[in-house]
Amino acid sequence: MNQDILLGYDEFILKFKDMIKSLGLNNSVQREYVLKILFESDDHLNAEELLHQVKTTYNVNIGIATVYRILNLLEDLNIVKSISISGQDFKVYELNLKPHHDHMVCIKCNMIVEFFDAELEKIQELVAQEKGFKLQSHTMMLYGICKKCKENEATNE
Amino acid sequence: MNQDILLGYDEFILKFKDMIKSLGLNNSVQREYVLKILFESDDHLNAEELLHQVKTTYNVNIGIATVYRILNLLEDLNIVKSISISGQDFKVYELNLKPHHDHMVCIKCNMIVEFFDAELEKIQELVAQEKGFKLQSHTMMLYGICKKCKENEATNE
DNA sequence: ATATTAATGATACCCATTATCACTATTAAA
DNA sequence: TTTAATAGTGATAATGGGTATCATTAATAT
Repeated sequence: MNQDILLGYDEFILKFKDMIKSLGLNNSVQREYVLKILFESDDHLNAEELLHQVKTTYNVNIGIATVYRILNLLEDLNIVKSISISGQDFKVYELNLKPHHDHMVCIKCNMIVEFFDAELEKIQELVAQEKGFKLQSHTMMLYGICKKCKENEATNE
Repeated sequence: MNQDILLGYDEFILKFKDMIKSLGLNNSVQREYVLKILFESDDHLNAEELLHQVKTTYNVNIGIATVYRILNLLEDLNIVKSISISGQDFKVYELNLKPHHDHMVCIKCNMIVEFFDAELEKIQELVAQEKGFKLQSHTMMLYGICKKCKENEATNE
């Protein structure tokens, strides 16, 4: 369960329905359950994992094309963020509810850790200014070996 | 032409041939000309562009599979770096001769600017330590609008 | 020169994602 | 509530960057 989020799922989905309606779109059970899985998961899930979880957890009929359609819609609406991990040829997704953060990935076990550093953000802005750019976004991924995998390496030698 | 590089192409290719030989591999004209295009270009090229340039500039017979094979080999040997740009589903490549740097991309014209900031690197190391990671690499991409595109935007309104 | 084997070109294949299209579900209005 | 309009879906074909395969060619050591 997602502890960092103050909003409950019910409020969250009501807000989503309002937004959908105000855009002149229709809601659907598929959209609702994709959001529910994302809301209740702490992991970063890819499209196939989402498909599987919606099917098995909520017994909803859904196809992979719909999952991608929903994820693209949610990303356009700024409700979801996608993350590309070097060496993996698929994206993973997370709800865009938490404050901005970047990601660090263990190259052994693929565990993802989120982090934020204000100084880092400030410097990015300065670098952009220096080069005459109006900064709009960034992707920052740190790759390394996590504590657990370091320990495993040590004991296996 | 690549002004930042002290090494001339001839010395560079000799070093490459030595390395190839010491690994028990054979050299080939295809490898030599892929390297030559990369060496003489300031741009970040993708596989198709490299294929095209080798064919037209040096009249060398070469297939796309070979370009990918060569790029993967060069990346394994740390001679080439690949860069993934958000929203583009192909990689671009650059020779790994210059000191480490990151990339800023204009979301209008796709121009790539290289930058380096020592503070940024230091903070990454600190963040990794803090989370118990042994940092191994990172990707950092800044996205924004470059000076020229900002000006064009202004005049078109 | 020649044997060995690395490298290549053509192309089939892979796989994540997108496009298509007939069908279903949702909404607003009658 | 029906019904009309159309948004959304599921199945699946298509797309496209990149990889695997395999017969052929080229590079090296002897």
